[in-house]
Amino acid sequence: MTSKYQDNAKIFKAFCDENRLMILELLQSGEKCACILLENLQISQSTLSHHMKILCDSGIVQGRKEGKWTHYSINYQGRELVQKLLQELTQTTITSSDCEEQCQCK
Amino acid sequence: MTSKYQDNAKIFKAFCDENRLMILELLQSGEKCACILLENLQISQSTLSHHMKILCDSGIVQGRKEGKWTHYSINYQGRELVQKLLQELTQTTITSSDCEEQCQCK
DNA sequence: GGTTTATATCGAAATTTGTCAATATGTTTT
DNA sequence: AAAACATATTGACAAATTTCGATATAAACC
Repeated sequence: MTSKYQDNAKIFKAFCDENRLMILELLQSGEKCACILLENLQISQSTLSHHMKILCDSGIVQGRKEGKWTHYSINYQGRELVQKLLQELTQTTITSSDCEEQCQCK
Repeated sequence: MTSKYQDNAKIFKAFCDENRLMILELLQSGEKCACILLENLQISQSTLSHHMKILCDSGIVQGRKEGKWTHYSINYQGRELVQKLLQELTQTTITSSDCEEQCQCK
């Protein structure tokens, strides 16, 4: 059993690690296989695999298996979903005229 | 010394905890003081204070001191900045015609 | 079939994060 | 000035995350 809060928090964890942000930056120039990513990062192969799992699980990145290689790329649908989610999380539902009566303290 | 990756990761950490997402949801209906937030969450006062610090440090939330109260609200400028950052992190710089020559593996 | 190559999974250590109780700080009230 | 109240900070502990080496899986090559 997970709450929507836990589910959403999990999605944003994709962006909470500096190595994962470096990976995203590398993927900006197009699809890359894990071996190329590994060459450009100072982490072990098992650590990279761990980060790729988190990025894929969040929907931001997709993996494409081709023989023994896995090619990773930014998932446009995932990108749209996270952008929408971020907007929802930070939106305000009150109108400007309600703003004056905001203090709820006694 | 912090890298841009660390700085950006830190911003997104604001969204990586379920209690912070609940706090954001509460702030969607307008500015709230800490005591009101505390009433609506199952956490201690010191834990709330900790989360508010993270939310404010990330720029997503702003605090307004008024006497002994602190009123928190979603920061529109911070919201815009994070949305922009998210777009940058997940954008692709290649053109569609480049897509065919993507595999760098031997 | 055995070896090499690419990636995933496991288990353990190190680091970071979330949590609370206790205490500190600063403001209002009496 | 003392008491009450709102919030922040500190220190300690628990839980989650990152990391690595070792091992597993699975495809390609000889």
